[in-house]
Amino acid sequence: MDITKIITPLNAAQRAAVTAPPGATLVLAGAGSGKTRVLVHRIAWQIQVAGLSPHAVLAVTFTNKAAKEMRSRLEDLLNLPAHALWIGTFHGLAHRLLRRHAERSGLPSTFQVMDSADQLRVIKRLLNTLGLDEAQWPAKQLQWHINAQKDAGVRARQGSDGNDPYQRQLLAVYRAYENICQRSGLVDFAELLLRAHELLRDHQDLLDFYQQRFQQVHVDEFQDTNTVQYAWLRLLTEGRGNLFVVGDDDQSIYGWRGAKIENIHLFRKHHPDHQLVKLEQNYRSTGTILKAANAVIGFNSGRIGKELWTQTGDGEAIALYAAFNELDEAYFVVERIRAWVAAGGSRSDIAILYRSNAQSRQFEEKLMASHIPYRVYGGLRFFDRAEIKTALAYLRLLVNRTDDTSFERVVNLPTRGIGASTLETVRHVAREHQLSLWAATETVIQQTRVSARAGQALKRFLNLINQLAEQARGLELFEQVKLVVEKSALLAFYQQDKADRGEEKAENLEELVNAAKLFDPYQNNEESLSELDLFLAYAALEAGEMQADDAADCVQLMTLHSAKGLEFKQVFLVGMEEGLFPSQQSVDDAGRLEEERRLCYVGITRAMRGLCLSYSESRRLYGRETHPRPSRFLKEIPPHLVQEVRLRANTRRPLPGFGVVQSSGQFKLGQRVRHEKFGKGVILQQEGEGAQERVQVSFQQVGVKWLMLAYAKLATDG
DNA sequence: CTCTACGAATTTTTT
DNA sequence: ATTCGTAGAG
Repeated sequence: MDITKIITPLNAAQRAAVTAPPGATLVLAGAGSGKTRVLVHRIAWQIQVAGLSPHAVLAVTFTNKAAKEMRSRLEDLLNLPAHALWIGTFHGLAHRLLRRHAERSGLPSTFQVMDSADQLRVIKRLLNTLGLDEAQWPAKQLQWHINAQKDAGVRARQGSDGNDPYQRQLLAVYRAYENICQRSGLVDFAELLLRAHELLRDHQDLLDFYQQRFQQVHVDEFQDTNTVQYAWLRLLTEGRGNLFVVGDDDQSIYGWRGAKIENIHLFRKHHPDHQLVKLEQNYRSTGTILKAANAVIGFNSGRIGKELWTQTGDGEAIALYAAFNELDEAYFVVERIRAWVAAGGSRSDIAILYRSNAQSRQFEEKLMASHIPYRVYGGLRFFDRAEIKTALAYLRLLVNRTDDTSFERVVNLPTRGIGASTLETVRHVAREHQLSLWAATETVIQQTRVSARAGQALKRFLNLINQLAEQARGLELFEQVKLVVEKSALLAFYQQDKADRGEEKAENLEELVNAAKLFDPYQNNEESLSELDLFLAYAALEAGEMQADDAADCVQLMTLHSAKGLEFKQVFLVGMEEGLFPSQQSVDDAGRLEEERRLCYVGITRAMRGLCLSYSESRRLYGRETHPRPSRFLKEIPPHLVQEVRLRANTRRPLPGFGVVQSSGQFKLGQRVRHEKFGKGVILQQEGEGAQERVQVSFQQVGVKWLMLAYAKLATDG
């Protein structure tokens, strides 16, 4: 019983959390306050001091990365392998439950997990089948709607049409989508969660079993849970409140995808006796950075309330740079990076954070030109690449012939003379007789409903899949993958394809074989499943884990969202402009604006020592020149914490008439104005000179208008 | 079936 | 600007 090892490294608040009594506990963990440490030490405490069996521990995270880190830190601390513990993501654990109890959850044992791209394809195909116009019923929107319903725990049969034709149609699509998935044995991400919830809800014996088994349930990033996830947690801990949750209401940035910050408040309501522990001592950032973060987040309402502090000193001031345009901004950032590296700093300590991915390019170009290695996060993941998905579709078809999505994907790739009209016949037969595309193809061949030539092609395809399945039997996983990649002629197809980076794609296919070789099914211990099943689930659920070449010393580029949970010595928070950050779509809605502000808080608190903010007075966006105002968040930082940076006057002056519009002096961009007829407004754009000078004004009452300055009686306001 | 052309959209992202 | 998807021609 090595209690000291568990307790000694903790501060008082952390210790209170780790040693809290077994009931419901809410740990409000500020950024950089040792959240993961508390979680890990809590579990270790339960096992080594409270005598809990490792078997009885459940720990749930959102990302595979977090799950992995928790497991490995736990192994370090306990000094033993942590197989026995159920540590995983919501989706991973749900998947595990559904596999174990496939029949009882109403799924075929061969069911496959779809990622969101697969899901979108299913919906698009469905729209075709239903004869709905894609322009009027955008597949993306329907996908969003269906997922939102599922995240909220609503099934199609529970939905109400409200006697509204639009709602009725949505409902019909949702219902049809459920049918298709059920028939094809396909499960999307939201479905994993919803079904896992229903499984426990509807089977008392299973619920009893798992309630009995999981004596302590731990949840990371609780503020990000959605309705179904919380409902599932409540089921598991019903009546006992053996739920230890860690979260931060100020870092809730996923409301737009169903996360319910309210779950924190519900938790407190549902568990009146809960322990509340606030972790406010920060071990990451300087005092200055924390003061800025506290000030900004203080503008939000309805917070539980928390103030970060540190024992470390104030450190250097926050730098602020006003760029002329986005190129100048990138130039400035790269100069600072160069100086940092020249002073002996390492590149991997630097992050450039932005609101949207589109902003990365300018920085990439300047970094490239300066020969500074960098890495952009959030690009296309390995398992998301088209050629990889195609190869996986072949594999899924081997496992499950009713997988229509995979069927559609590979039936004519590489091209084997199965054209659109042939496929239409197959789809028609499938619809008519409620068959899978595979079964429908067999029927079509039998009844010779297509030309002899097409029939032959179809027959060849069915034979190919059957033969592959036959030959794959008994082979090692990587040999199976290799077999499929080669015999499907996919590899040769891409090797021949000179035009579309075919060579690269062929290499990726070989890389897939390699990934299969390295795949360790033991890590995903689920005895009853074949290695191939596990590999396919891994590809769908853990696609992110492939890109782990962080060995090189690179500057890190990523969105604010992907920066959550990370820290860097030097952070550049760029594009601090109204309309960009906060994003245009959020400014009209108080709730969404607060989420943007939390995002800003997340960004600021990523910085350990240095924080540099920048905005641009002019920016090319969607091919148009815009003149945004500085972000409101900049004004929310106390000025005495900020040091505005000015480059030497002669270095980066823009040429007259180039980039920056000359101002008449009286009206600047962003200037608040008043018009006697239109009321109050803000200047958005300006062009022309002298008598021709006109300005674009956004009026509160009447919207955006162009006005000739010579005629319009505009007065400055405020 | 493949290639070109035109039009529309365009935060954030994990699973 | 750029990307992406569809429609129409070759």
